[in-house]
Formats: sequence, C-alpha cells, structure tokens
Amino acid sequence: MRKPIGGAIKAEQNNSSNNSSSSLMMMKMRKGLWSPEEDEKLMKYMLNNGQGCWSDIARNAGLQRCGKSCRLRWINYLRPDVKRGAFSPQEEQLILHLHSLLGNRWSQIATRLPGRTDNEIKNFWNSTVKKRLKKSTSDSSSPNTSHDSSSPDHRDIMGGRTSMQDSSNHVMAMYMDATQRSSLSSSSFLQAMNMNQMMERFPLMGDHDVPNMPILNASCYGSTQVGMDGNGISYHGCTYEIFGGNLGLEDEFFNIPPLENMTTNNQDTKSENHNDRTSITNNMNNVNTNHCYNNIINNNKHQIHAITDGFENCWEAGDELKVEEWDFEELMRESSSFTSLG
DNA sequence: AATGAGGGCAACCGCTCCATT
DNA sequence: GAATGGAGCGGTTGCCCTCAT
Repeated sequence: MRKPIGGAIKAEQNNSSNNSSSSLMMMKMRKGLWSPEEDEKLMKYMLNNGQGCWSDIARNAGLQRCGKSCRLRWINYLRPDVKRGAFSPQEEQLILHLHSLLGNRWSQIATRLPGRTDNEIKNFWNSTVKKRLKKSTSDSSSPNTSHDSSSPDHRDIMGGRTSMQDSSNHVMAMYMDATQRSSLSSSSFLQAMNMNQMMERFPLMGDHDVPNMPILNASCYGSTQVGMDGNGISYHGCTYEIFGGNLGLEDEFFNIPPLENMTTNNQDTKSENHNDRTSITNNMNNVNTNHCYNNIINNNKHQIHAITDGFENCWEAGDELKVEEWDFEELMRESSSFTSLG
C-alpha cells in the first residue's frame, strides 16, 4: 500500500474542530513511504536509546508516525542486522522446509533465518515460491511432461505406483485436514498439491518390499527422507525435479516432517490461529528426540542409502513414529548445519 | 519510443495475545 | 473478571519497476 511520500497526512483531511491531544496526534500521523530523513531520525533514536514503547519512540524521535509504523520500519528495514538482497538457494530451501513445518507462520520461519524478516519471507513466498509451485503444478499436469507418470517408462520405474498414488491421496487428505485445522492458507494447499506430485515421483516408497511398511501414513510421512542434489530431490539414488531444480544442497538431506505434527499435538482448537504460535514452538521445544530421525541425520547424513536404513531402523524397532516425538529444535540445528546460512 | 501487464516489495490494516490497571 | 493499551502477527493492498509487445 505504498503511498506518495509525504502524501497522507491526515491533518489535511480534518479541520481544527477537534482539540484533543490524541486527535492532534492522529491528525498529524504520516503514512506511506518513509523518507530518508525519517529513517535517519528513527535510526538515530533507536541506536541511542534502544527499543522501548513504540508510541513513545515515535513521539520522542520527532516522527509523525504511529508506533506501529515505526516498529515495522525498524524491524523490516532499519535494523542493523537485517539482511537484504536475494535469497540464497540454501535460504530458499530452508524456507520451503520450514513452511512445510510451520505453514504461514512467517515470524516463526524468520527466526530461523538470521537477518531475514517475516515480511520479506512472506513476500518471497507469495511471489516467487507460489509462482514456482503453480508452474510446477501446471508442468506436471501437462500430459507431455517428462514426468508423465502414465508413460510406460515411468511406469517401469514406478513399481507399486498404485499404492503410491493412493498414499499420496492419503497425504493430500491428511494435509488438507491439517490445513483446515490449523487455519493454514491456500499457499499450504498449493504446497500440498506439490507434495502430492513429489510423492508420485518417488517410486521406491511404494516399491519398498518391507512388510508392514507404512507407506505414507501420517507417521511415515513424517520421516520421509529426501536427499537433495543440485537438480532436485533424490530418493534411493533417483533424482526428481521439484520447482525446476537448482535448489542446491549437494549431498545433503532434506527432511520433510509431518505437518500433522503441528496439529495432533494441539488438538485444542483454540490453540489455532494466533495462540498456537507459542504452543507449537513450546511443544516442539519440549518434544522428545525422535531417535529414528537422529539416526538418519547423525549417522547417515551423506549417504543416500541411509534413507532406507532409517526407515528400516524405525520399523524394526517397532516404532510408531508418533508425531510428538519429533524434535523441532534438533531438526533446526541440523537444518542450520546443512544450510550454512550467513 | 510508447504502453500495458505482471511481479516485487514496502507498508497498512485488522486481528489476537498479553500485561497492566 | 473486565477494560485498556501496546506489541506482534498474517493478510492484503497498491505503487514502482521491469519487460514484453
């Protein structure tokens, strides 16, 4: 909602009939783009006095802005540690990953990307990533794409494809369910769509001849391990493209944890929307470490076949990968270790 | 060179949460 | 317990820029 600089001073819309100080303040409140002078004022004030009550800051800094506006400007633009410029492939990957965990909780995602603001990430998602997802969806829905799962070649590779498709539907349903319950936005729906496509391209999950292999039920979905190379997702040594590839992360793992996590432990529907922000974080901070996940990450970080080892370890151990056993903080440490953001 | 479309991004809006009174 | 105000969050808007025509 960019407005002309200096254009929207409400005083001009009112006359002097209202004499209260608060009204005067409101009358003088400036909106729209920040001028360099305003930036300088706010920056100086913040550096000298530090953060406090934002309405006081606005007043004391001599700004005709509301505290809210000052806060936003500081956080999104003036803060010394704010990182600007294009997102690196690693950052992109981490955003995708975190979004699969957290949905549109941009502030939560932003805390995992040093120097990036929630607004920036949100904008990035709403423009770039959504576009890619849409493109990816339309590409794969095209009957002539190289990923056409109905092609004979593909079918050869896709042993057990039928179950995969059923399973991916399951995932979709699950995801949708989680989406509904957690009030996630349409972007999550898009992502779910994309996840389905991804799942359709993972032949070996359906091919995995392990009795009782719980293909893509909520638990297994939670531990779906996907390796990344420069061109996309690798699974059992096969490479599948997502988002047109080029997401980097050579020889590294990319875990797609279950979105179900986010809700099964938060059945209290009141926790949804805003107040589940904290409950989710707290929940994740308090969960026990999923040893299966840690086995995979810690012991087999750079080996594709480790993925299946991880699965088998899980099921041999008879683990029901309960969603509450998933250690978010641990994951984040691992994530940061393989994304080397800076 | 002119212009229209689309994308990127900064900033506002409305809402909720939380602390204080 | 209710009211109030500040802070923070996600959604949305609309201006500016770039690019295709």
